[in-house]
Amino acid sequence: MEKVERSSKYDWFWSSLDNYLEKHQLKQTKQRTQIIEQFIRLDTHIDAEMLYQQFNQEGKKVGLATIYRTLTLLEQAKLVEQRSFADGRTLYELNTPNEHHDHLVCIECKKVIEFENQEIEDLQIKVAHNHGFRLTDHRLDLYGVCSSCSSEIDSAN
Amino acid sequence: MEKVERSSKYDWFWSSLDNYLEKHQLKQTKQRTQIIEQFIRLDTHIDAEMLYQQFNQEGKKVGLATIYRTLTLLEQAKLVEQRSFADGRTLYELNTPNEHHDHLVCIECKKVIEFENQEIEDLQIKVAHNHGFRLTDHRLDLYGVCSSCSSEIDSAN
DNA sequence: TTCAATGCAAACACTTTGCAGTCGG
DNA sequence: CCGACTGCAAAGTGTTTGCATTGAA
Repeated sequence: MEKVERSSKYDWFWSSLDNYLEKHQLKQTKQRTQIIEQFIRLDTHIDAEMLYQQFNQEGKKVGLATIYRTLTLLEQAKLVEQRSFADGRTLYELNTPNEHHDHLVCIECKKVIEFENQEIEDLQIKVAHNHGFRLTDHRLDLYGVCSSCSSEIDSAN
Repeated sequence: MEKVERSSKYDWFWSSLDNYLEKHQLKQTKQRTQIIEQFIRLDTHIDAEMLYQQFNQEGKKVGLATIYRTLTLLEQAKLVEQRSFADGRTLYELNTPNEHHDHLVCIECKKVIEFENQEIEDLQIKVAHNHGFRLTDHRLDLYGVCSSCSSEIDSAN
């Protein structure tokens, strides 16, 4: 296989990948490495089309189908997570293990703050349990106006 | 226009609709009334296809395109709300004013249960406040396996 | 050498749009 | 009557799949 550079910064990620591939008798490929590198480099919520464009710009040829297949694979390997917003396409983000966070989004400046709150998590489990559910996952997004945006709004009046 | 029965139980809904239509110089039609009736009757999260099937079964002919257009209209009128969960299609639900609820989704059978939990809401406000945010809205989806699906899984083993 | 992975194009599922005919106000 | 509404089919999106070829182990 043609050698492709791997960011050592994300060793844990590469070794989980190797692990997953081996366990499932799958193969390392240039494309898979490149897609993951792209994830690490861009470090945001990404969709298949964005990756495709990015590769085009860099003169790398990776088929869209391969991108979709790789994203599915990475999701099954729990290396990325689906985070689809309400507009058609499916976004993915790197999955940071043992570190669940929710999002607090400023509706003015779009700034996103990540937070954790164990009390809320516990209540969620309780609610699910009360309805006979075994909770596997959740998504909590808070929308509001951050302090700097609210002072701007105030001074505008 | 052919007369179509309107559930009086949802008077507030029909009058908001009339209001919206008048304000925007739009027309009342049999199809719009029927779609809303369906919403009221089924009282769940609904997508365009479900409505279409339902009309077919009842021998009513309403085009899919009309359904999509009407859903968009109702959303703009704030009479229904988009609530897409993580699979392809877009679901809508009746928008009950002053009554926020969150969702508990079974990842096996896709069943959706609505719940309210004031403790969680209060904690959300607190979290937002701690980060200097004024909270305006939120979205909380819990994903898990419901009791009937977990017993099926158990008995399959 | 073998079988998984890739690229392409065709197939798909869901949604939107153009248009001619219909119907509400 | 006028302009909005509808149904249909055609066009769009975003995503998946079948198949011949390539390539990792």
